Amino acid sequence: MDLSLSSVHTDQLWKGKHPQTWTKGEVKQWLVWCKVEFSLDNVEVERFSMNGKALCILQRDAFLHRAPFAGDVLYEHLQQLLSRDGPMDRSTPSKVSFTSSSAGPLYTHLYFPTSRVHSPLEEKLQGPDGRTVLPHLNLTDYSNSEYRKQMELLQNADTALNLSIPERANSDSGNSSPGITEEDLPGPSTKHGPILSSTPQKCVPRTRSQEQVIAVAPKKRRYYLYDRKMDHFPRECSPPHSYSSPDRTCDGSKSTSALGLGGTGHSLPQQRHISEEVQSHNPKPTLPTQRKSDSAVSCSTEAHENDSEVFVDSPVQVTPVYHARPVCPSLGPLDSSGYMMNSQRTGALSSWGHVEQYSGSFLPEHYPLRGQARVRSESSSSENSYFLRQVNMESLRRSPSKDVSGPRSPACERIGKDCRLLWDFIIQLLAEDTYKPYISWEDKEKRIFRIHDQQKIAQLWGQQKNRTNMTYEKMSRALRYYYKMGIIQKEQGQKLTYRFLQDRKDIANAPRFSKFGKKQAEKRKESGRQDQTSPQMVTASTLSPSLSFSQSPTTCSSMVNHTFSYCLEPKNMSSVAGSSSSSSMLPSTEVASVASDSRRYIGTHYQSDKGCRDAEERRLTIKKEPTG
DNA sequence: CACCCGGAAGCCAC
DNA sequence: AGTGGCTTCCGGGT
Repeated sequence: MDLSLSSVHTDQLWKGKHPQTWTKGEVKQWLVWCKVEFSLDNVEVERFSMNGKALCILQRDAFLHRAPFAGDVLYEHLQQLLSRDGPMDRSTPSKVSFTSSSAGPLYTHLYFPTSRVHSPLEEKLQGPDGRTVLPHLNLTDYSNSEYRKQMELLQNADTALNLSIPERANSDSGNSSPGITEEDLPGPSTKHGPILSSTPQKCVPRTRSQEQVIAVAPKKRRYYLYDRKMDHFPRECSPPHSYSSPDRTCDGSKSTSALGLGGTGHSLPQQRHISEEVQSHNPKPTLPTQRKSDSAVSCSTEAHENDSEVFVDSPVQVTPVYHARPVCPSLGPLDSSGYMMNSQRTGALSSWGHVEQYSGSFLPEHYPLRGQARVRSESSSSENSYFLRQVNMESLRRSPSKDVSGPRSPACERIGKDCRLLWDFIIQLLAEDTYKPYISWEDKEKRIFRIHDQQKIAQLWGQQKNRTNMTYEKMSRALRYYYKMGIIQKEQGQKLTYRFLQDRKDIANAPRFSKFGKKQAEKRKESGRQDQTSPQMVTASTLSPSLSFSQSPTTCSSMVNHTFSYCLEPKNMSSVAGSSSSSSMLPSTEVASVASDSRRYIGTHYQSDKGCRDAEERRLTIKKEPTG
């Protein structure tokens, strides 16, 4: 019996034909067959809605894109079929969409610096000179008319923008990609790839023969950068269901659909740039709901539709590629290794992109690019809360058990770990020799530390919190809030010098920071209200810098001899109350005297303090108690 | 000019 | 919805 004949049922017509001649339906049949044959679960057949010719053009990446967990198998099988059937008119592969000289193929490229390319797949993509040449994402079955239509739109857009249409790349097969090299990336690009700079990059589309690039500066705390290579408009690019679209940001909060690039259909200005520089030159009207002063580049929906700070130079389509970068690493020369190591493994896989069109021909779609790496926030987890980690799905697929986020430098690991609070962050920086050039102990005994490079520290903090526009000024504001909380105080007269008023344990045990402390505080609140009879109110910030009430009695022998002990009893904070450690044990006279030294605090601390809604609660009360 | 201060309002995660 | 911990400005001081 002729198996080949018997197998050619209506649902297996593809078997007798060269893949390039498959119809759309036969492609579908092949996919279904593969699903069954290879037990592939995650193949969405509709995502391969194309004919055989288009299918054969797809590269492995495109397969992986469409079927993240099965793309390899499909691709390999197709290659087998192709090699079995031999080449079929390979010389004219552009029948589908590449023949029009007036409308050359458009490719989407992911750019990643060579140093970041490490996956086996990507290594294959390195050119002989070491430059990374990543293939186009996919090419779908454009009908010529539609393709021309899109090209016209593109050309119009480019004309309007004075941008050149990407020239047809290479006509030999139509699917070879123009090499994108590191130099093509705008903005500061290091050997580790484009890095976030504290100053958003100016993002002006460049005129290039083969691609244009738009870098999008940080928008709020979501996306740092994306590049655009307006080479290609893959039409079929909806995301695999297993991945969320960039519509949701790394931490799950919503962003403007595709970073404000579309979705609403509102027309965009011809050119929008997102750099602060541009912003400053073209100040936008402040919306009533808009924080008047947020210069941060914002991309969340709630951050004002009209204020979408994703800037698109084309009213037609864009194909941005997001480069989410890890937060903690790339702290500078000292710890850039963390980023590098991280990126090395995520490399090209750690991006996504999407296709948008404002004029309505295309529905806004998002598709994670090859690897579908997405930025995810681990904020829900206690660890690495503020680290964005990129998931290398390629690696996941190959070795699911591996931590594909890649190793981080020890410093980053430690500092990133459960380090969401500024004081903790600072303590951890201080604990790292790595950061000594930036911040170090001035007097460790007294817990006096000095910031040597405030910009760097602010940058680190910004990275930690994923706030791209962090400055020392802002960070210091946060530090100043600690004054009231009795965590930190300024060393008077010494620039950039602060002092921790409590040790880490005490701070951490503070009711506001620990569950235990909170419970304790609640207990006290319930049981001890009546004890608060006219306590001598002294704010922590009235304490002189010269006073050391930072140590708990258990560790501070110098305090033992005091005639009186004082129980810091904040309603809301701290160590003292929580642990009954009475961190501050100061005679009231001393308190009073030093209070008078605190020029500003006395004058300001008791004023209305409307800004801090709980300032009153944060006041530290020192209650005089006789020692027994 | 650099650093510092605290008010005010808002954001965001929990 | 409330809260904590900022972040982002700001006007002002040293």
